[in-house]
Amino acid sequence: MSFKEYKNLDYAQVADEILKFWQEQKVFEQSIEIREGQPTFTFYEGPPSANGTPGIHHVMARAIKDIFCRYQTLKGKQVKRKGGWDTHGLPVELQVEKELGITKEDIGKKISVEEYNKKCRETVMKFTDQWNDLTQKMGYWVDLDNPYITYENNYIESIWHLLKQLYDKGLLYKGYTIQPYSPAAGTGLSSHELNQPGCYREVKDTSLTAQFKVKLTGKSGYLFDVADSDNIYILAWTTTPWTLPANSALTVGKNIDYVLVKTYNPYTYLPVNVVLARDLVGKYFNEKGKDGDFEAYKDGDKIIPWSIVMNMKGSHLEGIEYEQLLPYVQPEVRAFRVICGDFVTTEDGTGVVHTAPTFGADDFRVAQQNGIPAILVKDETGKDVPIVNRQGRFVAEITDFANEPVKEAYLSEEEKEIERLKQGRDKYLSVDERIAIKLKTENKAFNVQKFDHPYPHCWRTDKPVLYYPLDSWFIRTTAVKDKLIALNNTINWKPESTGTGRFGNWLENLVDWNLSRSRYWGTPLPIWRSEDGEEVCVGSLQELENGITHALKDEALSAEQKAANEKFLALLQEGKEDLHRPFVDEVYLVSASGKVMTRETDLIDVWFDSGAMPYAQWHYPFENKDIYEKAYPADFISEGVDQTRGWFFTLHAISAMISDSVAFKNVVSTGLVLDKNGNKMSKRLGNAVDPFETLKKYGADPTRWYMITNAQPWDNLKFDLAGVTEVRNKFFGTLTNTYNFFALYANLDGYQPTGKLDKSIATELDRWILSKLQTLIAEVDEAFGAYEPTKAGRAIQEFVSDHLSNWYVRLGRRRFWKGEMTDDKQSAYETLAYCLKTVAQLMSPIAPFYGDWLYRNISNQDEKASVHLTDFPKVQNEWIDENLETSMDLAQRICSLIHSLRKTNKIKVRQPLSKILIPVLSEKTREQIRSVDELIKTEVNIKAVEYLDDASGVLSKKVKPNFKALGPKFGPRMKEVAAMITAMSKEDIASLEKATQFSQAGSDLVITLEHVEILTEDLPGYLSAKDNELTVALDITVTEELRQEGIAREFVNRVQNFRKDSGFEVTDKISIALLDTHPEVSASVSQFKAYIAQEVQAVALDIVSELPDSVAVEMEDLTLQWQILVA
RNA sequence: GGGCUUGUAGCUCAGGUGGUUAGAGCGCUACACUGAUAAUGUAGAGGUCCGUGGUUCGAGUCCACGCAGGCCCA
Repeated sequence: MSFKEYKNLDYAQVADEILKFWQEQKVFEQSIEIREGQPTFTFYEGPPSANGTPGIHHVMARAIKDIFCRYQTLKGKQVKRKGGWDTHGLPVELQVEKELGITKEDIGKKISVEEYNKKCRETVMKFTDQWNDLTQKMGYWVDLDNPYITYENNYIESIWHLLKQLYDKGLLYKGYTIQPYSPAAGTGLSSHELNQPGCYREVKDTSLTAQFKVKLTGKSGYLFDVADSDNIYILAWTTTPWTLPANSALTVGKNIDYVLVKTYNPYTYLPVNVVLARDLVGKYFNEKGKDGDFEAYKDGDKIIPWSIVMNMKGSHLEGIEYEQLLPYVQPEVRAFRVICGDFVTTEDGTGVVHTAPTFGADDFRVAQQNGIPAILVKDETGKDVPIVNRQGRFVAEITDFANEPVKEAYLSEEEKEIERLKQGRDKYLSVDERIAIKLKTENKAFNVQKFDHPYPHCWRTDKPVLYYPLDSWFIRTTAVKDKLIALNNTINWKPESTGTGRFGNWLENLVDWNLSRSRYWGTPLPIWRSEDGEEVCVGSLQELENGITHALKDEALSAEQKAANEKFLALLQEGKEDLHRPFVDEVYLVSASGKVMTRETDLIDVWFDSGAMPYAQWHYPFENKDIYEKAYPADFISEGVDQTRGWFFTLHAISAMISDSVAFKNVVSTGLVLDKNGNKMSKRLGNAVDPFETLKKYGADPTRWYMITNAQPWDNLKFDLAGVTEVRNKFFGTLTNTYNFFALYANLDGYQPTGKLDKSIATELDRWILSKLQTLIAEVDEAFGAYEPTKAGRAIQEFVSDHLSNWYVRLGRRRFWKGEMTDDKQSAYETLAYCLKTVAQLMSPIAPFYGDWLYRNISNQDEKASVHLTDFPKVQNEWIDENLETSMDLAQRICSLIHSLRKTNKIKVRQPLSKILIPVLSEKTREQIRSVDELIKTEVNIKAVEYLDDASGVLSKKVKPNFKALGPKFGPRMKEVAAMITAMSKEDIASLEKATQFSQAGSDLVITLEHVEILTEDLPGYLSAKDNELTVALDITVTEELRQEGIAREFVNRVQNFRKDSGFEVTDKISIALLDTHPEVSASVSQFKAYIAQEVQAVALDIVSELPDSVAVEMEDLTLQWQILVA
């Protein structure tokens, strides 16, 4: 067998070929089969939604997942990876609505729920082909043949089972809260949804400080006394004036200091007395008007006089009643009074919170606690509803603004124009603006201004959300908070801070999980309820069937209901039922007391779908109990850090509540992939990198390698294609060259590596690189094991380019091309082949195609067909030789110094020099250098290395303080000690070396050898260079003999160039005829004839006096004439 | 506003437990080398280690307060 040689390797093509090989040989399947019976390593795939196209960041995210699964496979574990698809949820619905050109309102009218859901089912898998394609092309191994799909009945049934368990544990309940609600999308929004990036946006709203007129009662009498006036107002600030008609209370802080201020209203110029927090007086009143002349005030004066007439605590205001600000709707119970709440601050506003129980979560809570009613109206069915309907418009009772949207953003430009015409103004004025105008004229507004603040927007419709009262089902996660925290402490988070900080803090501030979604395409909540609150939670299809059968026997059902039940039952028994809406809504159950129960129409949060995957992916507990048990919990998961409160949380929460366990033991949260300038990639901005193009142009391996080695997975990655090119050229190019070099000579020699290393024939260089390789194996193993792929990749990269290619191969080149097969040559082949194969294994988790390609090129038929079926290399301690590594490090540094000296003296490396001198202060150092001095001599073209020690008498020494050692002993006297050491004379140093300690006469400071570093100074009379403790001196005398040899080397160089330029094969023998034109050259060529002939593979080398067909060639400043022919 | 995170050369990034002279690769400049050549070597230019205080004999590293970017949450 010969080794394939490659020119201009195309890494995308390598990937294509290897992919084909994997598919033909079913390598992925084999990699799992061969580990049958071995310990499992469980990985959970966070399901992507296939209704969008994959981006370059998915390559990153999936490379991380792939790396550790491949690594664990190499380590002997069985790693099954079931793929999955997230199929439910609002994004799918909105996409369908966009495609069909409908809104939520049209569902059930223009299109039936059945048709709509059918469309969702199709749409959600629209881009699966693209996803599958990307998966293959990037080399991500995951089982796509049997993925879990969240809309399938089996999946839903498992979810129902989980919900039933929660229900039975009392963790599932129906509540009523103020929630973010998107009138545009027609749905409540979960905290997950509201916290999508970009949802909070700076908007300019009309902010209004309203004057609430205080009624004279026993509680408020003191204010009227002090002010000696009837015009007492409480100031309250709001950024949502449209909620003022729903005001039913004012909330103050019990311990906050308030003041009563006498002044004039800036709009009506009427005298008023207003209450606000003392800390905020400065925001409303100009210092210049303080205690000003009230008598002199004229309407419209810029400086309005004011003065504080009284101080009081918030608790003194409690119970004070006021007149309703906008009396459109009267409450049934007494309202409009001051209450106390703990959420009030004096950060902005007036320190008094306008409280509208229907439109604020805090408002709702505090109003309930204080028995304050909400402002409600009756709808057509007689049910109490808020004064704003679900479309975000005022109800008819708000006469001035009936049917107008409370937010301007809900109107299209056309609608706005129509409204403008109705208003008869130049410009459309929003509800907020007109309320402000109305209040100003009615002496009910104290301050109106535009206010910039962040306000939440619906993440899909881009419209502002409202806080709105909605029925909801909740999971009582707060009840298991302690357990969630305790379990989290056992999880290995990468990076740690995400677990302790971001996730940990989230758990500390946990609220109940709002499970309800009022939509159509999702997992239906399996709860049936009668009008008087009897309910049942269905935990399986069997229970549903039993329920239906039971109901059919009962008289409570109408004929239609029975017919619907029978229809569903028939399908159920055939296994053809659909558990989605509208079908499941057509099931009617009967309660214990004989009442009809209908399904609660809510769907559940899609995050529950994905968090349920440890169970539902296996249709647990209805099937696959054994598989589930083996695959729970996960050893490893990885997703973007933005999933912290998404999938990471839902997995964790469900697992803790159901199984009292963590769902995952190790988790890598990955950062964002940004463009090369650090901006977010977006299709809209056109800075998104197309993953398919990138993989095609650069290949999967360089792309993956770049992503992994450029930044830690959890740091954001600035993705720059130039970086991929660099990785491709620098790392993959070098490695391929190294392989090609091996292949070239191994083929010439017909050498087949045995795969066995033999210490008895290994040279220093071989033992050195093998020692380095062992260190690398240990390092890479540890890094992968610790979920640190970046460290692993960087270590491999350094080994390949710095050690293997740039030192081992460069210094060892001649061993491969010189002469016959010898032990030395054999050792060189074995060593290089071994290194390449090991590198192929180590790199294969990150670069799976190339790793396999390299492995397959260098391994023989007896071995495993794919690198992914091999076992991870084991560290062979007997090959580790730290002493040798130190020696080689010295050799490398010495060579650098000599190169540097040659350079400054303009002496080419081709010119041999007689010797270098190296001062050594210890026998150990001398030995370390001596063991590699042959290499040094060859590398820098020097005849001899001489060592200078103390005995030579020419060394002059210098001493340097070692601060790290001095610190603990001398601390504050450091400067003194350092000065003393720097001032030490030659004799002092000798004395210190002899006695191992030293102190200056008259000083109490005693230092020892450990406290200093002793270095050698430059050698007098030589050219020398230094690198830390290392000094090298070069003898630059060029003797006549050295000069001759230099010429011979120059000559060899020109012949080699000529061979190459003429396109001769490496194996071609040549004959050379040189015209005798320059006596010096001729003499040199004659003298070194044997050497030259060997180097250039010449069978004849003659100096002739006549040469008719000669060619001219430049050598230094001479022109030679020669003829070179293939012999 | 809160939590987490990042800030080191033109760019991308390293810099255990504090040690006085802060590194690598790319890019740039110059010179060399050339049977591995989309390479390679040497030298050079390029740094207020985000800022300000503090702790310390000594701070890129520790502490406090800021500034700027990112993510998440209000």
